[in-house]
Amino acid sequence: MEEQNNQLFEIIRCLVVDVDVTCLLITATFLKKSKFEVLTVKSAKDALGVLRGSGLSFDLVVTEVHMPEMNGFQLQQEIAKEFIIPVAFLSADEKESTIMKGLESGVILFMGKPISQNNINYLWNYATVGKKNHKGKHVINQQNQDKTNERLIPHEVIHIESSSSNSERDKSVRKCEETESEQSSSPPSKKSRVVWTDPLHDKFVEVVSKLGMKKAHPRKILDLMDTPELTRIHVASHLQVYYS
DNA sequence: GCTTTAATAT
DNA sequence: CATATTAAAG
Repeated sequence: MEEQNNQLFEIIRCLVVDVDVTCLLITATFLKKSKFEVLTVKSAKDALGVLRGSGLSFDLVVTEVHMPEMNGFQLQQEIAKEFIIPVAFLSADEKESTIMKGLESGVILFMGKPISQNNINYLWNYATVGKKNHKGKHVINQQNQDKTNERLIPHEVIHIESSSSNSERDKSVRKCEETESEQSSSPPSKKSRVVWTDPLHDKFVEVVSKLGMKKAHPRKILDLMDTPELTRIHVASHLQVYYS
């Protein structure tokens, strides 16, 4: 008896996060057709709630980037801190800046809406691999649909052209990709500087204006922002640059 | 001391 | 240029 059936009994459970119910439905439907088990939530907060309290283990999170309260970036950050679950972005805007930010924060894939078969394949592969890494088996279910992924994410170095009159040497900017987990790979080397992304800056502005320019001091701003990655120094630095 | 902030450095 | 770091005040 040969086991022609290479279909594993793995259930790839996927959590889809989006404020737009229509998008949720479309995405969920698509994923379900591709044999994902899908659960949908309409906010990052709900997503975290499900991850933490549902008792279910998820193999993948697909989230929209732009969301009220907590956006995709923040959600990804939170997830990375507590779980080892790959996060993919699914967003209407495919601005390079957005994509870059996502990749830098460890997002596995950036997809444009609507979700497509290409993306599905990638997701499936990623989730499957991620799941099997606990076992020793090397069985990857490949539903090969070889389309050249034009939108595949480059692991390229971010190079910003600086047109200085000074002749600079080659700067080899190595970008270290780190999968945030409890792995004792390189915790001490967290030498990254804070990037004031648009969502982050928005929150900053929001808090500052809520406090009023009079009382908008770094300490209070920091507290109200409730963003663990930030320190008072960061806020202070940003504050004095943003408000002259 | 701890926080803010101007100035300076990367 | 955007952030970080320093150091002087408050």
